[in-house]
Amino acid sequence: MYKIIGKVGNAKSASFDTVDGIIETPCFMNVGTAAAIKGAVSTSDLKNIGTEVLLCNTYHLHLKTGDTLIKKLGGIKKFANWDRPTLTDSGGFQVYSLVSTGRKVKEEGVYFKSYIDGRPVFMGPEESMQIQSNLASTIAMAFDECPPALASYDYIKPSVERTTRWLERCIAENKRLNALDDTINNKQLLWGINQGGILDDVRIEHAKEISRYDLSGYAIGGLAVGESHEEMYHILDVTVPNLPLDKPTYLMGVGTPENIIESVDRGVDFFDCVYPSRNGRHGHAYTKYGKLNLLNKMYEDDEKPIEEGCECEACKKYSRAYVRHLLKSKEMLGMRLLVMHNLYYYNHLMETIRVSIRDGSWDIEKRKLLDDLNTYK
RNA sequence: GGAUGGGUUCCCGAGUGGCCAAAGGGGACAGACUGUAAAUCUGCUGGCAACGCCUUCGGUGGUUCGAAUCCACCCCCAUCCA
Repeated sequence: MYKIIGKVGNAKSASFDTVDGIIETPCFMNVGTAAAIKGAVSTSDLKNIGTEVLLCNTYHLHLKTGDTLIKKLGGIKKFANWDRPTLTDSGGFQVYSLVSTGRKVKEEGVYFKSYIDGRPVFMGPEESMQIQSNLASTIAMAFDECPPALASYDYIKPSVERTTRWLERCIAENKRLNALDDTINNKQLLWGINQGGILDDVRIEHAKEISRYDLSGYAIGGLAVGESHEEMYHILDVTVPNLPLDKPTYLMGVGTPENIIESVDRGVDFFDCVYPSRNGRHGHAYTKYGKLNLLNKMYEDDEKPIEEGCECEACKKYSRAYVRHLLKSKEMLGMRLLVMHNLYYYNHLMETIRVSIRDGSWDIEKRKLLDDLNTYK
C-alpha cells in the first residue's frame, strides 16, 4: 500500500496506493474546502496542473450543502467530478480557527455555532466520521483539537489526551461505517493526528501513543499556528522519528515552499496549505525564485511571464502586466490564472523533490531550491 | 433671456461661523494571510525644517477675533420655462 521508493537522510519518497489511485509522495494536496478550489478552477484544470489529491472540509460541506445530500449524489468524487484521491479534514481545525464564535470543547465533542446562520452545531468523533463517510473521501482525518501553538502545558496536556480518546472513537466508528451496506467507499482510510503544541515531551508521547493503533497514515497538526519556523522544525525533528516510518507522514496546513522543503528533509511526505490558492486570489505569485506581489506598481509594465520558464497555462500565454491588470480590474480571470499558476508551481515543486529523492540528489537539489527561493529577496 | 438646484481634497459625497486638512465610500499605494467564516482584512492617501507652520473647499472682493460655511459680483454645470 505505502511503498518507499527513495530515501535520502530522513527525506523519503513513496508511492501510496489507494482505491482512487496512486499518490506519489512527497505530495502537496490542493485545498478545495467546499469541494472546489476557490478562484474558479475546475477539476479538469486540476488535471492539467498536476493535482494528486483534492482536500475538502467536513465542517463546511456539512453546514452548507450537507453530507447526506452529497452522499445521495454519489459522494464528493462523483459530485465534483474528481476521479482521483480525496482527503477530508475532520473539522478539528475549525475548533481552533473558529474560536471567536463561542464554541465549547467537551469530552463528547465540540459545540459550535454555525457561521452561516448561527444555529448550534455539535460535532464529535462519530459525527465527523459519519460525515466523512457520507462524503466518501479516500482518506478521512481523525477528529482532533488543535490547540493554539503557544498554549500552556495545563491546556495542551488534557487536550491531547482527549484527542487520543477521540481517535479511539474515530477508529471504531470508521470500522463500523465501512462495514455498512450503503457505504460508498467502504475502504475509507483513517489517519490519526498528533498534537502537543511546541512541547517536545507531549508531542513525543502522543506520537508514540497514536502509533500503536496501526493506522494507514499519521498527521502532525497544530503547527504553523503562531510559533516560529525554528520551533516548528524542532517539533518535526523530535516528532517524526516517533511516528511509523513505513506510513505516510502528513504535516497539516503547511506551508510556504521553504516550509515544505525543510519538512520533506525531516521526513514529511504529505502537505496541504491554502497559501497558493488564497494568496493567489490576493495577488501573490509563488515562483521558484521567491514570492511576488503582482498588485505592486512595479509590475504594471512587466511583460515577463509570472515565472520565467514555467510551463503553466498562465505563464505560457500572459504577462505579469496583464495579470496585474486583470487583478486590478477585478476580472475573475486574474485570480484564476494566478491560482492555477501557484498550484502548478507547488505541484511541480513536489515533482522536483520526488525525482531528486528517488535519484539520490536530494541534498544538492534542496540547497539549490532554497537558494533560488532567495532570488527576489 | 428667466426660474430653481448645484460647484468640497484623485473621484463620488457629507459638512452651512470656531471642536475642519475637512465624515463616509471608491480609487491609488503598501502590508497581512500556513488542516480557507478569507475574491478577505489592515494601514495609508495636501505639503513641510512636523506635537507647530503653510497651501486647500469654482473665482475675486468683503463681513468677522475667526469663513468650506455669511454677503456682493463674476465664471461654470444640471433641470425646467421662454
